[in-house]
Amino acid sequence: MRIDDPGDAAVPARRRPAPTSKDVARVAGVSQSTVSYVMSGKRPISEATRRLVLDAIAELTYEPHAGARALAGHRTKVVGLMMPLHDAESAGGLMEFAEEIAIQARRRDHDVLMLTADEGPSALARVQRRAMCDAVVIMQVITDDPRVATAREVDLPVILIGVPADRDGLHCIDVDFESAAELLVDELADASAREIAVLGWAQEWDDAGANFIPRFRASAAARAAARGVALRWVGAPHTRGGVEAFLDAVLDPDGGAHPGLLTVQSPHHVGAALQQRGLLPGRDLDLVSLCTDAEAERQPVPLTAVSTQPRCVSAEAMAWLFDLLDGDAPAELRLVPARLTRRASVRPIKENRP
Amino acid sequence: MRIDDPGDAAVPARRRPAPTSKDVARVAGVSQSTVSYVMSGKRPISEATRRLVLDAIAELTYEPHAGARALAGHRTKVVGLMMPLHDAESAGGLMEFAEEIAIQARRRDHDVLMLTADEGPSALARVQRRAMCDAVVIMQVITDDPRVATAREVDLPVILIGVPADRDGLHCIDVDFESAAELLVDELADASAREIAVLGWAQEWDDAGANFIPRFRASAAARAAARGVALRWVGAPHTRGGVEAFLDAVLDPDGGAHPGLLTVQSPHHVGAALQQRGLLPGRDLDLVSLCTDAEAERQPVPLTAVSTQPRCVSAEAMAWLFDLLDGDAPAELRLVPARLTRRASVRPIKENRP
DNA sequence: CAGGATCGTCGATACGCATCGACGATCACG
DNA sequence: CGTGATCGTCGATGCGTATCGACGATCCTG
Repeated sequence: MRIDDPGDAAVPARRRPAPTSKDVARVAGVSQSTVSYVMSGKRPISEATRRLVLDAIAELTYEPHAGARALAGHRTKVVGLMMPLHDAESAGGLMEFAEEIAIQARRRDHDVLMLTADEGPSALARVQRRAMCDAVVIMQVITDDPRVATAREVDLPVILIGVPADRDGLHCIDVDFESAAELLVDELADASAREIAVLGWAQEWDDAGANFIPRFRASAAARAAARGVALRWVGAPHTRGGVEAFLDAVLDPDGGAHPGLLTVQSPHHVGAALQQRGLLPGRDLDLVSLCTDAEAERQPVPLTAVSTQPRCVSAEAMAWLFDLLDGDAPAELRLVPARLTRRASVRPIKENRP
Repeated sequence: MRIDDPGDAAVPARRRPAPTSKDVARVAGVSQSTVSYVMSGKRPISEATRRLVLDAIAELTYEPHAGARALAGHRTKVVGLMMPLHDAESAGGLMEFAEEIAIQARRRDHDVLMLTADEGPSALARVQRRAMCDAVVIMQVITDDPRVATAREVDLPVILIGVPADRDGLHCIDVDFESAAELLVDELADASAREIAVLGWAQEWDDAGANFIPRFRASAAARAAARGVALRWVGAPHTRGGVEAFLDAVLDPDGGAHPGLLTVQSPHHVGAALQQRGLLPGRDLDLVSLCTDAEAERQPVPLTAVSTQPRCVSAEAMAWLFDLLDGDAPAELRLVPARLTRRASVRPIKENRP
């Protein structure tokens, strides 16, 4: 295993110190402060000088030292992202979410510092005192989230994904689960369902304090009532067994008129279990789901589904964050609309559809 | 929406500047440099003085300014993590992987900067020139990875997860897919299988350059030959349809002696498809899988499986990284052993088992 | 008890950038 | 042609920490 081979000619550029703004100034024949003003645009610079400096920057492939910039300029160009605790069920959406956060940050020449939820509220205090971030995004905030109190104390712009009990003075954003529920109930009601059976979230989620569950549930119930449809909510675990029990409980044993089915997670288990019973969504009954578009299209029968659009939430959260960073933005609750996409799992009804 | 309410008494601690090491020095009655030496331990300090300083630090809840430390000390206490492109299939393992990286970093008082693969090799050059990281971990490196050339040029310790074509002078770590294949083939052979059918990775993965596939495949073939077992490799997409086609092709239509089944992804599709045919792993045939432990246990019949142990790979990678940071560590390829866990999906055979 | 060695602490400096005040040059206008 | 005003650039300073050389105090040795 050969390392540090002195005869290796393939190591030309190593150990060469990175160029500084002073180097750029020397090459361009201007002062260091002029280089700084060219980069920040905070003072007028003549076109000729600007060109000289930009050429020098390109020639040296200069990039400002992040630490020096943070020290002198009081900003880091880094956004903290507090990830949720690992959870296999929702992993897909979370990755997409985080990736979009990073993409949006890079679009504005910022970076993302990854914070873990298990470090807890102290992570916020730490990154503030050490001046590591200009702002923080906290994912998957629950009703009684211990991180919220710290978020309020900390002298950093914070965006919360999710809705805590007391959101006074906080910037919260979430999917509009109320309208998502309405869209799903309407879709089944429009398909002439007189009864809707919902495979809700597992009890653990509810217990954990994920308040989008009661929001979704209340909205679905209200909409169903308004449409004159009976709604039956079953909170089963999203395992194969839980799904089987759900279907046993709600399907018509005579094979007659099945209720419209609405599942909020792992639709593939529902699809597989139905298939095993010889039932095909879109042919024998109606099935709608709350899931990502990718998930809906991965099913044997592509699902009519409402997507929570994780990338939209991320993008909106980051847009808001940068508004906060330059100037003020109101502390409020923003709900990102959910979007229904019709696919093949609901039987087409001509009437009632524009 | 009320913000910046001047009458709000709940904003006492805001806009108070963070304490500096000079503040600590004043409170402790020593000089600033003494504070620094207490924190770094790079010079002997008397127990009495150390106590004074530590008390002052605690009293002020002082934390060093990251930018200033980076500027003066030439290290950032930040590790870059280049995440793979979003991929729904493997999302579960990836989140666990990244989380463990963060945990290991925090254990050593470091943080993790999230870099995205779609920014590509330039991200490496950027974080180096800006001095944002002390080292970088690159996930999911493939055979002809464009990031590898940059990784070699860059003057930063780099750990690659995965094996590129030319790994001369590089620090690479990966799961030992060779021994994983052997464990799985052995398990089926020990259960008296005379024939093994493998549901391999989808073609796209192979095309993308994931070289663990040929490594796994060659090793499985060699072991099967050594054990006198016929091996049939089928590279089907891991959709429900792909799995059905796989089973149609390899199962004995007469319902007689089925081959031993080995799947390397999404075992739940295989389990569901088998169940639909009235076949139960561990009763009617033998099924083993390469997947995470969580996935294996989530199946209706808990699967005998080899786990790629993402947390072990992360932990080992980070241990190596910190060895690299203080002192040298050899540039080599490290393979993390895979671990077989016997569950219920293989029919027990007394003979040949210790 | 004198001598040097060791221990513990301090003051000064440098790190690379942003920002402020100052100042020469250019221009418009009377 | 003189006088402000504006424009463009420069020099100097400070951000908070790590580190180096220096130096008084203490210890051990002969």
